[in-house]
Amino acid sequence: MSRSESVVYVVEDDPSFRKSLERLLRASGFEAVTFESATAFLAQPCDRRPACLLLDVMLPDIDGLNLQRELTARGSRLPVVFMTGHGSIPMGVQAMKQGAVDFLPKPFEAAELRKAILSALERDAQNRAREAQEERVQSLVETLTPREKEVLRWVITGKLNKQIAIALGTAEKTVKVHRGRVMQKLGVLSVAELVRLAEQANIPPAV
Amino acid sequence: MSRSESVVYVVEDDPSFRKSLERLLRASGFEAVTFESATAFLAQPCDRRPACLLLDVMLPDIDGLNLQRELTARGSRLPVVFMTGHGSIPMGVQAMKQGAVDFLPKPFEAAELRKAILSALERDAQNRAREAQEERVQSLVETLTPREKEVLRWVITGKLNKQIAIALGTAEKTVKVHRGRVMQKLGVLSVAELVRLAEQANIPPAV
DNA sequence: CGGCGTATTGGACCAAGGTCCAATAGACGG
DNA sequence: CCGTCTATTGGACCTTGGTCCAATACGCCG
Repeated sequence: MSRSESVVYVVEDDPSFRKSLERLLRASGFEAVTFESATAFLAQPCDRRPACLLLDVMLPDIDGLNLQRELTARGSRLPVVFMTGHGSIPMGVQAMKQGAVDFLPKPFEAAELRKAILSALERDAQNRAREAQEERVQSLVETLTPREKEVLRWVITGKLNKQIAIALGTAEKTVKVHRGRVMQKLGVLSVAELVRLAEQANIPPAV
Repeated sequence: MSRSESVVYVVEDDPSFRKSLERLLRASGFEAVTFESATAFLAQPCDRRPACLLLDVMLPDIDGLNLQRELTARGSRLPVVFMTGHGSIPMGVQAMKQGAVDFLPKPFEAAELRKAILSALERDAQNRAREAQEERVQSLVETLTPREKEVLRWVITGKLNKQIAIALGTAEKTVKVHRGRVMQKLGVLSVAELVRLAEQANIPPAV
């Protein structure tokens, strides 16, 4: 669906195969950006468009599976489709265990590749939607003062203002004010909404 | 950890290999129950002990991958470890896509098998823990009358009693009573807890 | 030093949540 | 037809939640 705005990063050391991949992808309507090595790809600043990674397992510098691990370690959720000329079953299985979208032994059909890429882009779109929502909430929460965040955590735990006041060593009155400000800043009208919102931002309940 | 109470179901048509698997598993401390065909396994009533399935891909009646799909379709979450003598990369990848824990080409090391089985049992334990919790909550919710469930859905949506009363075409007073009974029956003291509980039972917010 | 933001609290006051006691009405099984 | 369960409501009453106006105290920045 979002083919027109999506990028497919390709990391493949064989120049001729890389070229043909690029042609194939473009013919399928994808935008392709190619790299000849893992380090070249890693040097690339990650942009914010929907994307996925088409990755050769056998690379001159870093092994494809290790590159995937490295990306994961760096916090990237970029979906990966592997290709390989000399793969094995354990290698494919390992790739899938690490979260790959697909693992294609060469040679593969253009249709297979297209399907895998679409699936990867679809996964990326979902990841991005989820992360965008998380960040929206996170940035809202960041507008809270430390004290307000503290009150928030107790409120979503289900404590009464009175109990929160005791826990914070302050007056119930004060808690009410903070609580009111939290609701206002986060734009919710009920504790129920507050709880859902907090869950999206991974805010744990207090004690 | 729970080796002593766990069962490993084995579906393998080759009698000699089945025997040796059985010996190997028992030697590793697992309880093994073997079957020579997929249908034989499916005829087996599923019991409630922690378990996993060690499955040969090539079977006389039903293909291993299809058996896995069949199990999924039946709502079973039994983790599967595949074995195969004549597998391919796409086959292994497909198995993993379907949720297999591992996919072992024969011959494999005893240690590999043990690792895969442990991992599968671990996954099963987590599944069971989650499902048990879900069922606990579900059975609690089932003690609610239809009207009370309705009120519950509105409450976890964050509506005021007044609004709920209008939505249900009844008096605010009535809503209060139902709401109180819901809290009491579900054993929670706050709306926040109620929201969390409802989420565990997959109760969607109203409208 | 003089604002500015944060945390804190008081008083008044209203709205919403929650409980106890009591009672009516319809449905359903025995 | 009776008893039980469910849904419904009234009234009285208390607790919580939430807001408005106002005020104090502390630390930081220019």
